[in-house]
Amino acid sequence: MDVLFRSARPYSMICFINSIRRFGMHGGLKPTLSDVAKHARVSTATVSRCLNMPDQVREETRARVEAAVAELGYTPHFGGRALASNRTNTIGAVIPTMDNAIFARGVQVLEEELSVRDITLLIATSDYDVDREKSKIRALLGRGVDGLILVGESRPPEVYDLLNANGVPFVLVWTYSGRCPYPCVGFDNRRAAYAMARHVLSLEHREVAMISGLTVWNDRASQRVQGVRKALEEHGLALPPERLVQAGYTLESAAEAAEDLVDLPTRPTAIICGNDVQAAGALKGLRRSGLRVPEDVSVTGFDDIELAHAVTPALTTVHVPHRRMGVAAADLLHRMIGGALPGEGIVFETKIVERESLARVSDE
Amino acid sequence: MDVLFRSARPYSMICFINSIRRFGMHGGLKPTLSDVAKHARVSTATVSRCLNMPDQVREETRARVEAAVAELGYTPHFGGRALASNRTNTIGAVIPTMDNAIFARGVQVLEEELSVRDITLLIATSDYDVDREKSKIRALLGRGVDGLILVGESRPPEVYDLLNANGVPFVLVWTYSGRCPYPCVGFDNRRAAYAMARHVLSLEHREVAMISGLTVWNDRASQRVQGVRKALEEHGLALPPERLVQAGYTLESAAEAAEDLVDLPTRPTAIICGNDVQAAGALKGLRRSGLRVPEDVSVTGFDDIELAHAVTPALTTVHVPHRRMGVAAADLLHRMIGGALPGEGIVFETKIVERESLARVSDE
DNA sequence: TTGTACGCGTTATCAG
DNA sequence: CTGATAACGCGTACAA
Repeated sequence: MDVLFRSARPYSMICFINSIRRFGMHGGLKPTLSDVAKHARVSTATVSRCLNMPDQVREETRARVEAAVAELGYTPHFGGRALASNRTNTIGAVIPTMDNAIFARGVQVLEEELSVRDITLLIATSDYDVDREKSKIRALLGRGVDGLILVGESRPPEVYDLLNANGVPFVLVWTYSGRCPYPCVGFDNRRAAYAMARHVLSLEHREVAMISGLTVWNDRASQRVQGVRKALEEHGLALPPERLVQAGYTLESAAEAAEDLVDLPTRPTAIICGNDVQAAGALKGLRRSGLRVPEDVSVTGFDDIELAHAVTPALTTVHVPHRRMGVAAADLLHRMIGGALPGEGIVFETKIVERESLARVSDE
Repeated sequence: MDVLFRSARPYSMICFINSIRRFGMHGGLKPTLSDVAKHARVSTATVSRCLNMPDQVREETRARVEAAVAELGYTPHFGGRALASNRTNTIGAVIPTMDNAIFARGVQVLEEELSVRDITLLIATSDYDVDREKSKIRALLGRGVDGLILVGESRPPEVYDLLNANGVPFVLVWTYSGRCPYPCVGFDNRRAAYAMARHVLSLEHREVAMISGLTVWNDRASQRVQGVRKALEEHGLALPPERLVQAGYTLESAAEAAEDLVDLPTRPTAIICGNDVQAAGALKGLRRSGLRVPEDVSVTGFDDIELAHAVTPALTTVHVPHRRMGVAAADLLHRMIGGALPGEGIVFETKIVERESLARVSDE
């Protein structure tokens, strides 16, 4: 254990040491570009070029500079760089939440993908709230991000005005409706939900209900509802208000929603949920109601996060290409920052993954 | 739907508009401090003071400046500010992963707490790997963060040297062993695990096994093992190698670990897990083995994330004060950045929350 | 209380 | 291929 802290010193001593360093040594605390330049006996311009366009510098000179950089332990000063180049090598992402895993995977991929390109990801959360999202976007813009990743396409026009006025490139993820004038990297939520609903119907379910996320300013949630509704209507069925309940993205609120649903005069045989968290919550609620899944009621999820196979029964759900969306979004945005036009965006296919929570309706 | 995109324009047109803006209008794209100064007929110094030390400016002057700021839509340039003040109002956090919810809640709180103080949180992930952690710390330092939040205390000395050489304040969270020379905000992992093990023993379990996280450079994991071992030894029991399996932080690897454990010649009656994700995985593995929880085997978790009550049976686990750790860490670090000495750090208590996965050993 | 003037560390534009 | 030098936007002594 002791070895871990071989370099340990009380904090006050560290401060002291640092202040020594600041004034003693070879002249100052953090080496700057011109320190490196002196050390390598070249101009600051050359050092800068070594860092940013290495191939425009003669091999030998570059070697000398690199040696100096290494010896001095030089790191470029972020502020200076941002000021002079008017770029931060930072892109921002505003996601609804980190509390569940829905966006976590995608963000992780995004971060990896961007860090390869030597750019940093700044993550902010909106808690599924438009106003908070706007203020986070403002904050990110204020920090001079070079680009932005946002979730979904439906937000007040003034937010898009803010974005456009600033002239930062941005891409919208987790959505691709075909109607959006901005570059999207995602999938068609409506179509995916439609497919799931048809699958449910193909298993003879006729009494189907839905637990949806809040649909205000949330195109993913509302399009999923639309998809389900369309499938039902094609079968001559409806999704009446009492069969569609909006719930928060927590286990408990979905659990309560499920309890309400099965208390209805004619109990649904299947509950389609807007996402896996809600489906897991529904499972919980149904258990509390003494109902078995899928024997008494079937449940489906959406997103295919790890939770989907952690619960019992494991969720039949819609698989979403988290990883591929992440890399595609990173790639597109990076190109846009480089000046490329966004083009058409990218659509991915989703697919239904069958596990245990959905079964053919029992014919008792 | 159409209303959403009232401000929609094709991307190429946006670029065009922006370039108009750049050259037309009142002289330039983004207003600067001196634009504001001109507009308010004061000096740049006064504008700067209005922003940073408002009470040193006469009421009336300030009003004029604020009006100008509003009218021009001025936002301070991040780079310029960082360069001149040598502060970024940014703190960095390196956490093991965002893939599960273990750290998500704490980070979210941290972010909220810091954004109140008008400082931005920069999140990076290490994937439970020391080298990656070091490189992330480097990257964060390179971006001039004013402070750092790190998880756990056990890391190679050179990392602490790097930190100290840079002179950035940092605080360690999720840990508080009492032995660490750096400021910690957390709880005693060893003690918490010890308490859980004693609880298990009090329910007559004598054949207990453990699924632990990887303990290399992970003080949380290794201290939890120590705690369990200590409790067992006090009862004259041991935790032999075959009863202690290290698994990754995924459902599947913990599931396999559990399957192995119950295949042992004498089957454990209780499996203590290093965290909730692993406990959920264990549940899965036991189900595959055809064993009932808790009737055949009891399982306990650690951390009390939402997953703990999403699974069936709900996990008996150790509750950790995610939120309070987040605010305390934010507060302490903020004070340290302001120049305060770190003091003693902060310890929180944990407590066992009893749910369904742990039962008295059945006396068949 | 306010203004002047300089410096922060880098990049970029020119000549050479 | 390299070097001088002028921005870049802001904070802050210092002077008024």
